[in-house]
Amino acid sequence: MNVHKLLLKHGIKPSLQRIAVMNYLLEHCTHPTADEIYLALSVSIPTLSKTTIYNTLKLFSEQGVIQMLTIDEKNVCFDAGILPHAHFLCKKCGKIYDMNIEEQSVEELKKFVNTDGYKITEMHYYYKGMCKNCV
Amino acid sequence: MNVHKLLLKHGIKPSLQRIAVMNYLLEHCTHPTADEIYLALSVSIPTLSKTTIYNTLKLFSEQGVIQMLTIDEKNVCFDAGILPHAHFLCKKCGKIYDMNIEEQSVEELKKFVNTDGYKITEMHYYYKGMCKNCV
DNA sequence: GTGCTTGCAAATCGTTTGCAATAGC
DNA sequence: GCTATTGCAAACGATTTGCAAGCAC
Repeated sequence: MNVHKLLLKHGIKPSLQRIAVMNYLLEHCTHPTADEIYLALSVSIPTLSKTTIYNTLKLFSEQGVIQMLTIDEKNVCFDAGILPHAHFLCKKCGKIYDMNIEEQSVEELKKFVNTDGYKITEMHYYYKGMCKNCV
Repeated sequence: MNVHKLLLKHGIKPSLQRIAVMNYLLEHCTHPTADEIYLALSVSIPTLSKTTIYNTLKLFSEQGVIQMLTIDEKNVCFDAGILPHAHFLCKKCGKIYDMNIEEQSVEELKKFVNTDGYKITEMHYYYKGMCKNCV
């Protein structure tokens, strides 16, 4: 599916800037921060403002097109991945890795927690420690 | 176990301020922010500085006595609970709830994720949505 | 032309830093 | 007295806000 249609499907008017941000997130699964996205895109869109990046990311996460990751206390970062997966933060190098979760396991995972009466819209699984390169 | 000994066990010199912070965390399982702890303790310790709160919380989490929760993008908050448990953030009222996880389930949970080569020191399970009062 | 989107500049606020005063062994 | 701890004031930096200009239908 192209980005244009993806945004429309979520009720988001696909402006030049919004398409660029969404494209960037889909092509760079590196959990970028608002600043990283801004720096990368301002090369091709010189008039781009950081405010627009913040507006856009806020809109996207409100509409559920992307997820806001708050694993790192320094910076909020963003993730356009649709499939559920866990994240691992290396305390030494600061890199965030994706870790696959078997799709059928997600339902299993829910069973471990008593969710009675709560309406759950997002699940986040975070691990912290040392990555392969830093051990 | 008293707080004095708990701190010593983790190699932390138990100063008046550190004991006060640890006591506060143990008695208030409300996931307070640095600011909330500061405001609460500065009543009885008028000379207390926010820097000391930050120093203390950083030291505690480095030594593994408390956990830093980054579930809320606005504020880092803290948790002295030792038993593993999941957290739930209500997007409407902003409250963070504890959710029990059966202790034996924690090992089970790990099986769902491929952790080869990673040295995991912390696990965080976060849910977001609407709480009972806000639905 | 109306309403949404953009983007600049300034403000905000949680957190960190530099450094001098203080306390504890 | 030496070392670690405390705490003030200033700096920092990510994010938000106010508002004016621009764009789209």
